Amino acid sequence: MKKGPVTIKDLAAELNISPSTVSRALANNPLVKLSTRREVQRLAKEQNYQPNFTALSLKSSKTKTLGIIIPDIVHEFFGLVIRGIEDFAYNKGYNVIICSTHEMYQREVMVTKALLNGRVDGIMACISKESQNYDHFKEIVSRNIPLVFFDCICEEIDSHRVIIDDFHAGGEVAKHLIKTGSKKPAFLGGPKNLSIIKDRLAGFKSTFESAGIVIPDSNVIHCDSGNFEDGREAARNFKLDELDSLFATTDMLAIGAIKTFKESGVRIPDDVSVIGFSNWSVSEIYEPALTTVNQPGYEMGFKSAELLIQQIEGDEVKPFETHILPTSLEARESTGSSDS
Amino acid sequence: MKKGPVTIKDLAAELNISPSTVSRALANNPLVKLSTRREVQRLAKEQNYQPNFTALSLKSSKTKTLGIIIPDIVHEFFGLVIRGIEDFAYNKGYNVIICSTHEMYQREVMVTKALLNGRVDGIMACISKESQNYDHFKEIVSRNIPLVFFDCICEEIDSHRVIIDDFHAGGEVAKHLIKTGSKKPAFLGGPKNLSIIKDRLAGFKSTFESAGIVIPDSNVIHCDSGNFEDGREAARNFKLDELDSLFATTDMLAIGAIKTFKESGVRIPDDVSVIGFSNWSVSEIYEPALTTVNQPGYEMGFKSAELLIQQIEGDEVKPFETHILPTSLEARESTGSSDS
DNA sequence: TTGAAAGCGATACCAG
DNA sequence: CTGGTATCGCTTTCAA
Repeated sequence: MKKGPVTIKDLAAELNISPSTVSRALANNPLVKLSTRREVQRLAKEQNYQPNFTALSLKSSKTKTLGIIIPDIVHEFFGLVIRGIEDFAYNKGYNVIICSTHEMYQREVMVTKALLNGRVDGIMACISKESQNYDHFKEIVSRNIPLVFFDCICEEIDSHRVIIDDFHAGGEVAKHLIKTGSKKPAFLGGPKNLSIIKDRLAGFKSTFESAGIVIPDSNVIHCDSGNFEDGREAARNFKLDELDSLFATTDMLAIGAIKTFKESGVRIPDDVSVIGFSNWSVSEIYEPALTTVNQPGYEMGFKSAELLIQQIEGDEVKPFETHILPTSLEARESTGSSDS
Repeated sequence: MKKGPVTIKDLAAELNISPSTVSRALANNPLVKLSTRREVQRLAKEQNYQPNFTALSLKSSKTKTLGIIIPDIVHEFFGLVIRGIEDFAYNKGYNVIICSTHEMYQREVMVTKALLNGRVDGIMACISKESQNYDHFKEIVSRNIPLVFFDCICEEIDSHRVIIDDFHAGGEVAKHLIKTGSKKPAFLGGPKNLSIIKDRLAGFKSTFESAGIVIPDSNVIHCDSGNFEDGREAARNFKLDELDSLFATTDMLAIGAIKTFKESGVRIPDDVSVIGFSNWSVSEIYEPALTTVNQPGYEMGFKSAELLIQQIEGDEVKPFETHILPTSLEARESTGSSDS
């Protein structure tokens, strides 16, 4: 009695033929006599033979596995990204290893190193808030492992990129607020150094400026994170008579700010209009329903996986591509425009 | 010039010694002369040598990878479970492959089969709503691949299990409602066939019965899923004068129901007290803040990973263990008891 | 203290 | 049509 899973050798021994023939028969190679083929296939099914994945990988130097480096799994947007990646990858026969960085640089370096030992055929990454040094990502490139950045990309590294146009999205937010009559806009954002935040702010400001409205620095506040509590705290620092609208760079920041505003007797949207970002499900459920920018997480993941697998499997070297996905504004009650 | 990553052979050739010695030197084996060891290690670092993961796996028949079969990634509870699993697994040097079933039986079977080829050392699974047949899971067991179920377990299969006591949790909910004066309780749950739903209902009913209150069937409604829209729809089927409290088996169902109630002029908690389940972050943010049952997702994942890795690495066979994690009721505004 | 060789499971080339 | 053999990268006896 042999232990462990049944191998090609086992089948060969059972049928008194060579492993080579078994291998060919399983591949349905027409060189093998039909009767032998059938016999082998029958036995394989009967014995529940499964080709050993590791052996195949070693032979082919392909693991059919992709790595995802992502700040946080418990995050609706990233969850959607992963779902998009999975859907595309699965279809192409790839598995996916997810590595969360918890927005920590140290952890990002660790997981990146851990993925560098040939366990994956390619990597998709969204850099963490904390990261300022990108040597670990450069090492991925120098090892010729295909790499695609999505959402928070690394400017210094030449690679495929899948992003949204944050500058443009910020501008769309501004346009909507201008349309609904805002004269004293304010901005509440995540970390100052993040390019996605900088771009949203820049687009927001510049569109207001085109309309003759300059946003004073006192109406621009940044916080470390982008969660509810941060929004609640930070909103206390606005002078309530100096703003009539607020653009927050996450839905949770927006809702936190609304909470604070409500506590001070400010009515939403009558006194202050509020717009969030990402269109999390909570924004639809919250009261007032939150106007927000729809950020296509699923599509972002799907496209990233497509570009990555194309780069892995492609013969010729294609030039790197920056794929910009469209965003759209979801007008709801918090800007008094649920009907527009 | 050689292509591809540097191997032990490359190092050996470079130093004019044998691959065996290099291998030993890298393992810091004291049999190797110290100077050689140092020399090898220096060169390895210089050339950025990384042991080939696949080769190691093939040799050791260990992939140091765990599989997770989970209904949905974009789900706060499951996100927390995964985070718990990752944290424990990472510490023990394991990676994690996540397979989402999207609550579909077909997909569950697919991903399970895909994990059966020796790609993972063990599997953790939460069965999907749809599954009634468990042959695919039985195959995991019959192949001697360690398997741990969490949250939604399979009764038919003997294995480690990590769950909460749903019956008890349902009872605690009832106790809280009794304390706050409910005489006409109602129940809104996910699919009838799910044991976690059945148990919550049973505990809920039985505790009310002990208090002399029998819940009429007309006050028990099940829906297919557990999301906001379902809650909103289903709540329309309650007769508003026949209930003064509602226990919903997810926070989203609860909030959907509250929405419907509000639209009919029902005041929460004055006319109807509402309790959800899971303690998602939205329950704290929503107005009124939702009373709910805290479901320890992180701990569940952490413990599952611990049991699984213990089973993988353990020499002696340990008896299977059912680990029951404690839940706790978070009293908030929706039962008029944010202070208790 | 080091090297040669076998073997993990599967594939593919070269003979026959 | 089928079998033997080398190979993927690494570890680990066994010999020297």
